Amino acid sequence: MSGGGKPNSPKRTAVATPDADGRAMGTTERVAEIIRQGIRTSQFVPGQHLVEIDLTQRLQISRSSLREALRHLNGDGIVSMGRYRGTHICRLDRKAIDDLLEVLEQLVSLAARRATKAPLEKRRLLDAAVEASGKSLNGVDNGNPMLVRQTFYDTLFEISGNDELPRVTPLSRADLFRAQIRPYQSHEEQRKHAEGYGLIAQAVLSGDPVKAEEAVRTHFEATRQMVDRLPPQAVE
Amino acid sequence: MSGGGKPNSPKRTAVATPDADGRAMGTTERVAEIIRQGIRTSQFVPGQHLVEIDLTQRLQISRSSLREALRHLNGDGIVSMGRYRGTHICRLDRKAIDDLLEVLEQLVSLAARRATKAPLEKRRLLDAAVEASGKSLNGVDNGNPMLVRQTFYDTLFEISGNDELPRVTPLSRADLFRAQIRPYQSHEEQRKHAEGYGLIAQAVLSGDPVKAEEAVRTHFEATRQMVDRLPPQAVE
DNA sequence: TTCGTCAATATCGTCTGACGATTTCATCTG
DNA sequence: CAGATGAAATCGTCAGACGATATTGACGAA
Repeated sequence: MSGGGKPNSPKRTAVATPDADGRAMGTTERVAEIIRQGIRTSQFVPGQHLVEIDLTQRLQISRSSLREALRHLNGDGIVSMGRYRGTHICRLDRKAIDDLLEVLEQLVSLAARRATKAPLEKRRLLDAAVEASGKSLNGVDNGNPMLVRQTFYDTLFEISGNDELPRVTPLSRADLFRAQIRPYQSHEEQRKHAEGYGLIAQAVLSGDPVKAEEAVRTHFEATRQMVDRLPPQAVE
Repeated sequence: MSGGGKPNSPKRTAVATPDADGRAMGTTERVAEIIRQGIRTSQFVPGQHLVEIDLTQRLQISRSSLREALRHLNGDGIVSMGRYRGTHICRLDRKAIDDLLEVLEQLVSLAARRATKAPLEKRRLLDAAVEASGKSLNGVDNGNPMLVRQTFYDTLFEISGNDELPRVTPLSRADLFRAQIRPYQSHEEQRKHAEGYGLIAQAVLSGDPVKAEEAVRTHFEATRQMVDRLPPQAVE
């Protein structure tokens, strides 16, 4: 009764593939994560045009699923979808960066303040995570600054105990910002920035909310000054 | 029937329809906005199951477009899409509400602080908007509390001058929260709550950032106490 | 009667193919 | 060389299909 044509391709549809963490992921989530990761690893760069057909072939998915993923990223402000003009990885201008940092600072402050109230063993976890990542940065092994960031924020939000924070905080947009200014940053600057995470972690570990918030403010103030020293073409 | 036959339906695809504000809107945005509005007007209630076929027929759109819209709302935390279990309007439990209010308070504080630095005529705009909406609430005409909220926050973010704030602030989730507790709130409580917006607006108008932030904190503290007095079934 | 098992149904996730609309770009002409 | 023009590329939307899964209701056993 259904069409006489026989599909010769295996057509393995709707199969839940477990991800690295073992959790089942739909195609949409998986693709969105691939693109986010691609931004962190510079496989995609801000301003780049994402052609749908290309991606469907590269990722072996249908256009429907791809577009759902793109729509998701669009909601997060990672890509812009202009009518008939296609999907582009967002590029942030100076004002967008300033606004982003201000909001980030406010949310991370809250996270740090809350984190000081977490059980001691959890706070130690944060310090340990940063310490480990920071060590690998100085060593010869592949210490990825983007990975340090990710680990730090994931852990911080985790121990803050507020489930709304990770949903709301525009970390992916911050990844965009990082990717955009990366070519203009020296290793020394990156190292110094990573130290900031350590200082915040220690302040959180101390259990003093005022100190923790101060550490965050200092960190973002330094980031702002770094942005001010960036060449104009780095911020459009 | 279908072979060789001409489709007698107009098939008006990919036609940009201007919305109420005159801006061109894609189908996805339009549908997402319809659903958001439907939550504000109780046409959709928290916990409700959204059946895709139903919505495609009701809204006269294809399943692809609908799913893109749902994916967008999913990213905003408005609906949950469980594998094969379907799409549901989110229901917030007590902890989710606490977390949401804490994040909201932090972001609205920032907005209010910034707004005090806006030009006087803009600040007057905020006060006027709240005043007008508030009056209509006491009068006999249809003053919708949800509309007051929306106007207040839209204006506040607008004059705050930070473009990241409206993107990040989970106002739609707050709408969810409002819709969920609405059956358990008296008119008196709603009126008192709306007064809070007026106090914030006045504090912003005064130009004192400390006063503005205090007004916000007070408002949210009152909201939290209101939540505490809610019957358990209101917060799952 | 109540509870657990099993088949039927409803709904979902994904894929394929199609077509008009719009932008982009190379080509042509003055 | 600037502007007109036409073809190609890409997008937004739709329609239909099919396997996979959850839910429901019937049915028999305790």
